[in-house]
Amino acid sequence: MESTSLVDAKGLRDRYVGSLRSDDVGKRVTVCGWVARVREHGEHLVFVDVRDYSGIVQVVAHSSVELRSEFVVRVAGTVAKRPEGTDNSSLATGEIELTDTAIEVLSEAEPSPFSLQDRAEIDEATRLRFRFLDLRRERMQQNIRVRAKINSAIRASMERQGFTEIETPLLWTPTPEGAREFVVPSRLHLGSSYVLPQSPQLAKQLLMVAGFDRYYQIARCLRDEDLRADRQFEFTQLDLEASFVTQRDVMSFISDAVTAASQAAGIPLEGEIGAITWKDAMDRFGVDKPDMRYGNELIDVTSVFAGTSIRALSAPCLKALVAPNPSSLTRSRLDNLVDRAKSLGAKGLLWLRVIPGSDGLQLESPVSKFLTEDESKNLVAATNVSDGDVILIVGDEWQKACEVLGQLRIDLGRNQANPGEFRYVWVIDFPLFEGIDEEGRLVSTHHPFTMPNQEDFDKLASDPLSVRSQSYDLVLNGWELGSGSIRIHRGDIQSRIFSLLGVTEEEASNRFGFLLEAFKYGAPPHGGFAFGIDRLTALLVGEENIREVIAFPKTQSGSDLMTGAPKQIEAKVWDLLGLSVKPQKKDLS
RNA sequence: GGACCUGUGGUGCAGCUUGGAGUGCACGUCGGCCUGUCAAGCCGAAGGUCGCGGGUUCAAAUCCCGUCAGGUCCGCCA
Repeated sequence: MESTSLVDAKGLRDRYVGSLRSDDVGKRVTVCGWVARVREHGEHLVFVDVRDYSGIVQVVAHSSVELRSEFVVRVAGTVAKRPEGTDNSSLATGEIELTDTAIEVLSEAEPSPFSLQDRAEIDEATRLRFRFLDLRRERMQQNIRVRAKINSAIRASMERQGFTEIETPLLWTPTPEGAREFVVPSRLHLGSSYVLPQSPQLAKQLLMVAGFDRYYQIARCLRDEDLRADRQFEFTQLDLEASFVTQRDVMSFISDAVTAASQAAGIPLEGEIGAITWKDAMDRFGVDKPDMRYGNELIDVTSVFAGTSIRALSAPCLKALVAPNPSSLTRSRLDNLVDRAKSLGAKGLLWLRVIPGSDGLQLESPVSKFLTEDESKNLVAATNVSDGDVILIVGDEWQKACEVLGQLRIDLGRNQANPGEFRYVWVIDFPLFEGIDEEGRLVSTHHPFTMPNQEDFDKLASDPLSVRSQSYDLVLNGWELGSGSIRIHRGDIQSRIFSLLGVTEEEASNRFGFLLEAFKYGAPPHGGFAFGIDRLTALLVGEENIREVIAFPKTQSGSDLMTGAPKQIEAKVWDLLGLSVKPQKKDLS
């Protein structure tokens, strides 16, 4: 276990076990902790490993002691050098042990439902049910402590850059747009509700109007959306906002914070964080959050098949990916890839395997007999493949083709990435609108308060989908850490955006009236950012799931297996809120 | 809302294709032996609703259907 800089032990003990060293030989000390392991050699010699917050020490006992793993003990003993040849180099305290010991059992423990040694992967449900034991394991102790260090480093970075920490309400007002909100019915206003904030977005903009200049908060955000490996109902963000700043400034604030956070986790960051435009990211990697640790970029082969008779290749855009591990792609795995592509929304996926032919390379594929010689030759040239390679092609609208193949690139390429490498990248120049909904209204990519790019202002009316915004995402190893933007601070621009989004003045004033009103009284130009600390921590400690860096997470179905939440509540509680619960479908049958 | 994977003594696994007595391995637990181990060792024992319900069959951990729980993903996450 990592040796922490320890405060002086107090109370029932005078030392943390992890701080004991050869220098202490001869001292009489008292320590407290849990029994990690007992090795009994008969009643005349018993070794007890005692573990506390700081580490493990070996305690030598000479009389039979009734101990089991996880008993809580207090041990008085003399620090002694271990006999010649019995040092344990894998233990920080491995040169010494406690002898002449008196062991007092402070708390007995039932046998643990699972091993607290890190050797075995324990069933997730069991871990979560006994989370208090799971958290005793070294890996979890490390994760949670690194998280604390990251938080601390982020705070220090923010303070250093002149930001003021301000808390914002958890009981907020509904803003029916974006993520589904957790609803908190009001007892004093029957029929009315607060919601838990999906982020402090509007609050922090009001703080800019209030003149705080630079605000930050390590803020809890809540979204009632389905959970994933990188998504929990509640998550923690570094949230910040600053006045009279440009996009560059905000990016530099955040760069400082994530650099500090990385260093706190023991990962040095070299150089500046690079940037890629959204369009480039989509075109080359097929995602707006590219994993920059490996190449294997998408290749545009639209022109190769410009005159093709193959229907699967008659599409506005053709994107190709050279599979990184072609020999593992058996026929059935290729079939799986086709299914995967379809589940991602593609009409199909075409694969072509490069095989040696009578004169040069040939392509083996379900469509090989329809391929012209020129097409084969040009495809091989465009993709720069050689014998044994497999080419995957998706044809569709540009964005769809990129997205589907981009996901396959991730599926196939994951093990190409070096797990010890950390590649941050900024993604900039997002489109202001991501598309048009069923009712013909434009949909914001980020949120409706995002400032359009100055250069694209005149295209707002003529070609709104081509308008870029002053927004930017931070990506680490293929995970979106967070996003931010320069906000609209002028009523006239905001009105234009609302009208493009199909939000009437009445709706706007219902939902965001307090913000729009505030903007009438002197709003500074401002912008900000927020990034997920759960995700950042998970990446920096090498975990693939944010549950591993959250003390008490929920399962994918939103249950807390330790407390049993969510639970049925008594009818009188609903009554007090003026509510009742409808019978469930399954109760009716 | 949908797809896929998993569910076998307290824990981790094997057994499942090809149905034939709850069969096996490792850890843990309990008892015994053991004076330098550190995943201690050796001997012995206990411990099971094969997630749950139904079906097929002479016979189901194994095949089929449903369901619950956990996980991964799609949708969703401004």
